Amino acid sequence: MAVLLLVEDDAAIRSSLTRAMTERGHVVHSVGSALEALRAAVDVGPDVVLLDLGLPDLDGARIMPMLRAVVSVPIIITTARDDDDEIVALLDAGADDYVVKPFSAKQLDARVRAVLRRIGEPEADGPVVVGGLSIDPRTREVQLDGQQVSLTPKEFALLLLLAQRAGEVVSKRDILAEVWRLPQGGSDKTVDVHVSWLRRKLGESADEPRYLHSVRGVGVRLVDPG
Amino acid sequence: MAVLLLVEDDAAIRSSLTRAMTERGHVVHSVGSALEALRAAVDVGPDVVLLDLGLPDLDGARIMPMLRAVVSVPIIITTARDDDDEIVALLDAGADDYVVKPFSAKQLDARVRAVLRRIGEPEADGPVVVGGLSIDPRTREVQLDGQQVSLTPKEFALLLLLAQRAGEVVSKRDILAEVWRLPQGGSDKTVDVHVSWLRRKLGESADEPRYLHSVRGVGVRLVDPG
DNA sequence: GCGGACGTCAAGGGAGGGTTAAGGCCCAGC
DNA sequence: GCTGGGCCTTAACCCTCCCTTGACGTCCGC
Repeated sequence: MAVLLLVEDDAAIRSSLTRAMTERGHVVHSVGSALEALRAAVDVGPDVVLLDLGLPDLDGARIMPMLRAVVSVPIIITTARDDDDEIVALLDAGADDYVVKPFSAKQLDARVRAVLRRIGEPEADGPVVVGGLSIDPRTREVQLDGQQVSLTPKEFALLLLLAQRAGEVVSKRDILAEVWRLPQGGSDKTVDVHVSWLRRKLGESADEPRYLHSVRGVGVRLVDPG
Repeated sequence: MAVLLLVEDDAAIRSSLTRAMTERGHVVHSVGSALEALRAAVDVGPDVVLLDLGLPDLDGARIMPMLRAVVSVPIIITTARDDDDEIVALLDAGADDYVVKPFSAKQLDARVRAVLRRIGEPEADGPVVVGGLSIDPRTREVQLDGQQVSLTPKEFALLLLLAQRAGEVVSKRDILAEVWRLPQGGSDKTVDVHVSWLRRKLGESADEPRYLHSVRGVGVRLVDPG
């Protein structure tokens, strides 16, 4: 399904992950050091890099920007430390996702697919338009029927996510994963509240929604009313 | 005169070149391997890289594109082989110049200065105009409604970056990467302070910005008020 | 009717931005 | 070599805004 570059110094983990991912249909190139990783990234041109943080020759946090610079490729961090601050810092520094060891092959595979899906999508940075709603990630402007709407960061991220998947029901689990992105995440309640605020700012009510339709037991769906 | 990164595995050559170049007014960082070179390129931010082709851990030809990708910096190849084809290939691959060993410090210095002079010039870009704001990279002059505004180097670089991406939200991360060029250094706070100073010099306030709009949680946006 | 899910409100705590000032570095001028 | 000024960074403070959480009401489905 995809070409993975696995960077992991522990040979046992490396081989078991290689096998597991291969079984799941990926092509896996595995290396054990940062230097090899850089070389392989250029030579192999992987679709995703799975990067272990505890490398012998160079700290993972250090190598990430280099990797990022050498090839434009999504990076999934694999780490043994479940340290919130560190993870947030890495995501800020440009990591696309992370998994905390020990993790299952299934989970890792899910992350890989999620990342691939995310970058496979338009991502053209152009404004997303749904009905009378226009959301521009570059300028961070939102317009409703030509009228400027001012949103908070979370509201904006939420609306953008829903708009990118317009017509589709997005589960609260997905929403929390994409918008909140924190290890323990928020609760469903938080999502509800933000949806409520969005509705107010979009001039609609939960009873008579124009764009934001709740789907009981599942999640939220942004609908083109036209 | 310039910050040089010397990549050379032979310790004797390394120390003699370091001394010679230092005497000629350069600041020299020297390393003996490709991996160190990548790290130092990011950390030090040299003006020129002097790259030996015969490195122990990674072929010089291999490391060049990586180096190129990590930092935008001219590279001068130093090689013992006087092989035309190889040299042509390297120049094609993006090397800026080369010297064949044995060479004199004087000769190397001349190459360094030539490369610096060459890349120091290009800034052929015309002024960037946004509303009543005009920023000229060539003359480093900034005018606001016809009035000259005097900026410090960082202020100028920041304003230019924002103007080049006028209308677009530029993240603090991007700003630090573009203006500060120090992958690990520099905090968001520093950006805030410079924005504050820019606002003052542009005669606007954070509450009622005319050009410089902060976007909470993301970064800054330079807007054409017209 | 009951439990669970959703909607809304309000409170509080926290994070981020604005601003000022202090300290360090570098260079120019003496 | 010394000194002064310009510039940048960082710390500290304040303030605003935003997010979270708990409470409570409502509606749906069983």
